[in-house]
Amino acid sequence: MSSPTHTADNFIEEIIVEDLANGKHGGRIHTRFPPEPNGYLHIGHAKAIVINFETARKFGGRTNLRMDDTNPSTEETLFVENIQSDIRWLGYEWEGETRYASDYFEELYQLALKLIDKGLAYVDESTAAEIEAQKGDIGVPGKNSPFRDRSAEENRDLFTRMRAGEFPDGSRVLRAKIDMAHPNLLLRDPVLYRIKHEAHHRTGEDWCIYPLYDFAHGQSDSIEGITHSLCSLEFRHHRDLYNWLIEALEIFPSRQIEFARMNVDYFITSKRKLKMLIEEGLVTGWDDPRMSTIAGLRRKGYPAEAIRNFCMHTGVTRRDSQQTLDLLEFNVREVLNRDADRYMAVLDPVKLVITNYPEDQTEWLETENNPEDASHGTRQLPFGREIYVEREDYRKEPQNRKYYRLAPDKDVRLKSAYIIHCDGHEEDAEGKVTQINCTYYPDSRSGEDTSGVKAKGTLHWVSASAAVDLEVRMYQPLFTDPTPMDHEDRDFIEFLNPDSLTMITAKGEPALQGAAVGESFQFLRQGYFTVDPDSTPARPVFNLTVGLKSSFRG
RNA sequence: AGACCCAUGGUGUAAUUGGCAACACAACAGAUUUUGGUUCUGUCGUUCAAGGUUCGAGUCCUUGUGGGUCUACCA
Repeated sequence: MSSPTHTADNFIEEIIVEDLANGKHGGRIHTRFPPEPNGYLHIGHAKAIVINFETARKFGGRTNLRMDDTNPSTEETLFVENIQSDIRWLGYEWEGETRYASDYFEELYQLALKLIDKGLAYVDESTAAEIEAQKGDIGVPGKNSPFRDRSAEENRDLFTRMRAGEFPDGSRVLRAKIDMAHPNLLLRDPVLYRIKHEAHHRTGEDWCIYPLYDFAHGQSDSIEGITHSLCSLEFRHHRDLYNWLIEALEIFPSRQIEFARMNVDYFITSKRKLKMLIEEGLVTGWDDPRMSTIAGLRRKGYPAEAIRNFCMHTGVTRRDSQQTLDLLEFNVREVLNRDADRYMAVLDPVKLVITNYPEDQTEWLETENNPEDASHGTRQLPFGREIYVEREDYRKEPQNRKYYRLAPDKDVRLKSAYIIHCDGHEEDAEGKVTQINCTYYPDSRSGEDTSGVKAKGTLHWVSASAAVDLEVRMYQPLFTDPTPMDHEDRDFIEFLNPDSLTMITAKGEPALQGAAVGESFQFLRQGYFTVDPDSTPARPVFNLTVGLKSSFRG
């Protein structure tokens, strides 16, 4: 193993490169991803996951997965399982077993005792309201609690009895003894432990006191020997407390580094708001393809690789960022263009009859599965006298000379089949086209075209007799505003997009019927689609992942 | 009100740590194309402002301006 000199791609890596150069922690790099198991992971978590795992990987380090489960009221094992599978789906495997902050409850308790013995923590009998009042205000110093100067012995006794369950919820807390006039409000004697007579999803009834974030997170980092504890910017103020506790407790000095969390246009990532969307029935669940959750994006057909690339391409900074959907979709198309096989499906079908083609004849035509990759091979397509084409591909009268789709007297190529000449259409009383009539050039067959006819346009089509019905769910962003949360005067719910989901029945080529759940395809000239879990062989269901780019005007 | 953080093209990130501002996305134009997709080529910028240090500042200093975070027994 050589020790390559890595170049730093962002400010976190700069710190690491410097630490490595200084031989800090013997060159060991250890990060962690610490979700609270009270909801599903979303695109913002994906960013944090990618940063933690990729940073460690780059420097030959490791990454732990730790459930930050210090609040028994909100956490569930169900979420733990989903978090694990989402991370694995994204393509990452953590070091060893999944860790839990709750595994350290006894150790944390001992650390609290140590703090008490050092005279740096005290049991406070003030009410929550009183503690809030003592806190002071921004720019206004707080006041000491009347219980602040108890002896270490008394505090130890009280804290031990808190643990033993002698006191009711809310009657007492353990507080760090720091400085009630500190400019950082978090250091004004923060609460470290609270009493909660509640069962925990892992420790059951073992505990009735639970540590708060500030007395669990950093300590868990130290216990696990985390060298670089990467978190989002809103924890900046907690770093002062994080470091104060490291010094007071004399524990392994993990270093907290904050980066800006990522926002993406048209997505919201507030767990509470996401939960509300589900409870109100505005989406179908955590994995609704319109959700910002990993589960939702997966169901929508976003490849893990695309999400990873997106997270890496957007960089790591200390500056609030609002990413465009364009960039996310670019990354999705980039992967799918390379990997997805091309199939034909007509989303808004209209019948087209090739009047000079023999009735009852079916011809099998060869077509390539993926023009980007010949190794994907070819398949056979049934072709016949009656086919479906896209209603949008026909114009009664073309509006400009750059139009090269179907219109009376126009020639177009049917993908992998023949060139046809359009003779006209039939319509109903309202003027709606009910059938398009064409003739074909028998010597223009794809691959052996000797017709000499030039057709500028190429259309996708499906044999009418062989077509299968597909339920296709067309998605648009859930909101009509890119930042629905950023309106002080309006609730984000007002920006819900009424057209975020449209169900249509499309006509697909028969091979689509056997597609497996999760498999992605390009529906030629339309976009990328993936098979939804609701799909059955009798009723295939596809989700629109993302449309193809198009420079077509008109 | 105090403390802390941030400021580069329409968007997001770079700039060998003071040395002629780069990459990607988007947009626009053109070439190729049996997907109006893909691919390829081209076009679009003096770094929030004002001072200062310096031969030289996006980078350092000062003062502003604008934005963000913080007063849960949540994480």
